[in-house]
Amino acid sequence: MSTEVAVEKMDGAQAAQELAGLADVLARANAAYHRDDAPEISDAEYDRLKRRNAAIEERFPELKRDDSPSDMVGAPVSETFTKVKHAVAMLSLGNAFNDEDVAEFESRVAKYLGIKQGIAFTAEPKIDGLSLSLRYEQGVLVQAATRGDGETGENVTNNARMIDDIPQTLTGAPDVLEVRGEVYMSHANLAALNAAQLAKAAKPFANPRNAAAGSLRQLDARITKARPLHFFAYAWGELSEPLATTQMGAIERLAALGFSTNPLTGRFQGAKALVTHYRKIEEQRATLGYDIDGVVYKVDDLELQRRLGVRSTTPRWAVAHKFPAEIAHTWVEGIDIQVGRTGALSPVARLTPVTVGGVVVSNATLHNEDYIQGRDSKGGMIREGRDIRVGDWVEVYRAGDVIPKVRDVDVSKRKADSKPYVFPAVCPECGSPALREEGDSVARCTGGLICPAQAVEKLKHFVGRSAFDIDGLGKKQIEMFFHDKTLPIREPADIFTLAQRDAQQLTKLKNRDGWGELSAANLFAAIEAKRKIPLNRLIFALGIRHVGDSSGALLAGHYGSWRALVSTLDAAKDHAGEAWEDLLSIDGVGAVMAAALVDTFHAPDTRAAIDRLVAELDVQDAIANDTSGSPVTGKIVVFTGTLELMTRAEAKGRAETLGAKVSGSVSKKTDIVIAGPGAGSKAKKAEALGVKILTEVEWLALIGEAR
DNA sequence: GTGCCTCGAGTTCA
DNA sequence: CTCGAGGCAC
Repeated sequence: MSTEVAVEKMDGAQAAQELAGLADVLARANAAYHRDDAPEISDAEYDRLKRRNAAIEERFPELKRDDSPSDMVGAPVSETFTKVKHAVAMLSLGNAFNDEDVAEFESRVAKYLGIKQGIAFTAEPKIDGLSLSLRYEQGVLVQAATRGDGETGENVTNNARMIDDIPQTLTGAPDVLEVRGEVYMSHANLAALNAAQLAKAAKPFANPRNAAAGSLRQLDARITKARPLHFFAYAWGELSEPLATTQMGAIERLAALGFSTNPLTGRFQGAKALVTHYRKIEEQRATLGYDIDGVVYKVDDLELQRRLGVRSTTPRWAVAHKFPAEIAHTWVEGIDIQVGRTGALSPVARLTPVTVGGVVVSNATLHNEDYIQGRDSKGGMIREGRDIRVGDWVEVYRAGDVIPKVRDVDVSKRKADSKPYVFPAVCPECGSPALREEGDSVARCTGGLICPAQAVEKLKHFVGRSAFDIDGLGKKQIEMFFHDKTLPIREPADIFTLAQRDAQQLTKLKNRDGWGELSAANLFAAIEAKRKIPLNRLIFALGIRHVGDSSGALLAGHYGSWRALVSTLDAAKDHAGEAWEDLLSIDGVGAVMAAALVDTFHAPDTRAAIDRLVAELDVQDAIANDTSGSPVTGKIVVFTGTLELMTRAEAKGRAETLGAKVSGSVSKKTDIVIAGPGAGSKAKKAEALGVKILTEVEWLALIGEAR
């Protein structure tokens, strides 16, 4: 952010100069946004610059340029897409990489359901595009949303209306119908689009998926219209009535309603038949005319799908059998060591840039010492027994088509004087010894906060999105302030004394290069706004090993206040006693996490830094759930057998929010046992002890969730 | 003791 | 996204 002169105080020369600069910046940002689908600046910044441009033009109308950003067509108009929360989450799929994984998938399903082999599955090509959820109410398309993170996506309704394959109205559809599928661009259409791009001297799209994503996420729907996109329907979200009783039946119903469905979708018995179909699709891959990256298998019977249920992000009843990843070959130019927040030393290969699957890759993680030496604990996707050296010619691929990895080394191209890479015994950043503990897969710097790399990474974590999330204080600024001589941020507490310290300086932040009155004031205000911090965020922000986002929430929920948490950790000093047991009693907290917490609070330097920080803050207690009205408050309940209407995690979560304590074993303290089919010894024991036993349905009725 | 499942930590590129 | 590993159910 440059030092900005208030518009009212500008002279003509300044105005003309700034207008030129703005025209340039905004034009480039616009091009990046539209052509590459890769914004260079944030939308907020874009809007701000555009408003400033307009303000200057208003005061100096005669200076308005011919290429004024105000007149740009198709510029992202204020705001981005609105967010849409999916009524039913859009899940991702588990992966299978070989025939064996597919066989395992089948036996997992069979075992879970308690039935023999011979389950029917559907198989269909996995289109390489982007997922879209279309909501129809009374047969009318009312909303289209991208997948986003699965929970919340972006509203792209206007753009989706431009796609011919997507019907605007349906006849004979359920009142509420969410159709899910994939938007993609055919090879032919991509070629035509790229020819047009080149004619305009614009950058061509690297692959159909980028082109489809870029075309759909246009704020100007007219651009989407000009880009020929297609849509295959293959799934659904919220429904007011079932589409069919089988996956295949549902697909046929969607086709009957007017959606395109993939012609290579079929129904098969057992893993062997699935793999045969996979090979058939693989043979046709090059001639399909659109990109696919595998084949998706789904349990055909929808009743079985429901029984199998979902894990946190993937269903148990489906899997994606991926085609082998695209590979490329390149040189290892060097191996660098990065030091993470927990002190972990991770080696990174610096590669001669090479294109893998449409993306230029120049770095690849090497994980740890074992990986470099050709020892991989799991085997899996890695060559055996071949070490990686600087100067080696290697095979790289992108795991999950995203993360670059080194898979193999061509030893024959190795020079005679090549030497094995020696993993450092000391931290390259601070010189402290690097130790690898028994059973740990990585070596860690022992320098703690003495190590500048660890200190700065911890600070970056502290201001991260799930932690303090301070506007205008990101990784770059942290890096800058960490090394700053006059106004340093060396530990979290320093952030909250920044404004005060700045006021005492002769050269204030606002007078520095790259800063202005406004930007400095904004930063201080953003920091001030986060003094008030929810307990769970504070716990997470401390960056204690093994304590992440969800554990932070867990601890906050259990202890309620900072004071209660600290007194427990203080009392649990010896890893024993009542306080220690209390920590372990929390579901999800084990000895490892408890020890990490207690030890962090008893390390004198760390504790002092934490106390300095908390003295600056206004910590918000966790809001305890009001469970007084719940019929099961304080009751100890046990779930046993197969739950058919909800997952175990869901059942547990619901019970806990209603104030019940979920236990794993039945004792005379148990109040209720909820027994599903297949319940064995626990139900018997409950009976013997005279504990109340409910079916799943009765339980749901009790907590007022009858379905 | 084994086998899920979830979480934490580290990672790339646009 | 992937891996390892902690935590828990069986």
